[in-house]
Amino acid sequence: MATTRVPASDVVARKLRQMIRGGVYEPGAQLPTEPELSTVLETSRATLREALAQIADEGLVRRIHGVGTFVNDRLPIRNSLHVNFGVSQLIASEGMKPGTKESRISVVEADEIARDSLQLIEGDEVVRIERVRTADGRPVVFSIDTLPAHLTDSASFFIGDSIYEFLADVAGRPVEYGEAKIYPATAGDQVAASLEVDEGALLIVIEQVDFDAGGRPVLHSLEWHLSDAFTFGVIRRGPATN
Amino acid sequence: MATTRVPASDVVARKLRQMIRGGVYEPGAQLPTEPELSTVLETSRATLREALAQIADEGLVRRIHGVGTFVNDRLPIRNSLHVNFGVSQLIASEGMKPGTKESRISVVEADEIARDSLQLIEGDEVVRIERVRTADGRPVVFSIDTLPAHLTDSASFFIGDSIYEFLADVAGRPVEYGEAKIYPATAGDQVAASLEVDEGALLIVIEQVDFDAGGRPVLHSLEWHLSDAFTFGVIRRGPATN
DNA sequence: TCGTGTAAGTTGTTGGACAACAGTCAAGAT
DNA sequence: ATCTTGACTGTTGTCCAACAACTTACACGA
Repeated sequence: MATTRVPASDVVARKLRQMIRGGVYEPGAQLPTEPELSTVLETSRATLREALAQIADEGLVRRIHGVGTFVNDRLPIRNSLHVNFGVSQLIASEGMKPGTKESRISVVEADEIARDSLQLIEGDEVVRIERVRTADGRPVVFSIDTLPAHLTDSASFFIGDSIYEFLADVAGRPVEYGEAKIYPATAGDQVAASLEVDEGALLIVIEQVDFDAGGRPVLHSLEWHLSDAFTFGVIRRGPATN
Repeated sequence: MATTRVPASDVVARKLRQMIRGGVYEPGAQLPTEPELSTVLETSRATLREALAQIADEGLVRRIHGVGTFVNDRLPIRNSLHVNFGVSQLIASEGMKPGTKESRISVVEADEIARDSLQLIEGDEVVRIERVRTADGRPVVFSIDTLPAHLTDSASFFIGDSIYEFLADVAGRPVEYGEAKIYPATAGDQVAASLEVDEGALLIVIEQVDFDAGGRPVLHSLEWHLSDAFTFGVIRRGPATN
């Protein structure tokens, strides 16, 4: 049942990312021509072009009409916000060991924020997960994840390390994309205590709603990140001159 | 000379954005089929598909294999970071009137940060522009823009309201994309004075390097935003399960 | 020496065809 | 009566082949 259908263009894009990140094509080098690449990757030129459009959008390569496709000299930062990674992945990408220090799961009635972002009505219940995430043992992120209770079989609403994996494998509602808001904050008493920092410490907050393939919201997340733990970046296209 | 070549797929994507934002297709509605749309927009199906991929990436529409393409119920936030807008555009998009309060232009020797991000060598000069941007008269952003002096004809290094326009029209090096880092901060004495807030006020900092079509850096920007002035968001694709 | 046209190589665009997929509905089996 | 199965329809995904637009390099001629 879990026939994870994957578009061919995504598969090709992934191959290309691996090849470039892996150094098969050095920064600044020119990629083979599209007809060549399509035969090498065993796909059609149209599909290859979709994949190239993807990784060009991510800033990995640069395409010049009539000239060729080139690997960018400066490969884009890794923690680019337009990729929807979880906290564990984020920590691991920095070469540190992710862990969870405190973890509290409760089933409560949805408050207004949850109802609004998850499209629930008054009285609906949600599963609420509060966690302190650590990197090499040091607390770096305090997070509150909220998901509709009806997604979790009441018998097994235990959720492993990754909520994304839970949604995909158990709930059958894999996350397709997320919409995030980013703003600064200072640590209040509760967050300060959880992260073992002074009150007033600088934080960056990511508030995010994740949607499934049907465009229905399945997860609301609030993450307080220690400002000195990670740097977030993003590739910005344009400027759009319209 | 200024033959701004624009890929057909971008033109089509712009048309589609306007139609959707303009309400031609309501949220949740199904778009016409790709063959139909391609005839309506007077383009090929392949080009249309590239445009659809773009606006699907931006979260405007959702495509389902074998079913159709639908306008998302909740149109994405406007100030999405993956679009490279300037401060003026940002303020205007919030329905406020952008202005500039202080403006200091100087030509100085590039410091280490500028040399590093703009790929200059010791002794190279840069044009440095410090500005306080206002929204309806209220100071909201303090910015420092740095660009290589050799881009500006020494005679006319005056720069109008928009550095992006200057780079495109005068310098002939239009910005193609930018790479931004985002982090929180509190106002030091200088920034606090410029923005007319208390020291220690919460700010969000966007540090960005813009590149031209050749992948060469042309502009380094540091922007201190009052945290309560704007909200930044971004569409996040995935999760990438690789 | 300088400009100009020509050729080669590459990405962008087009048209047509078929494959894969989701939903609907009727026919058949239980 | 209910459920399963299969065919059918409409849509997006993939493929193929060809031509157009663009950039660069180079030979040619003034």
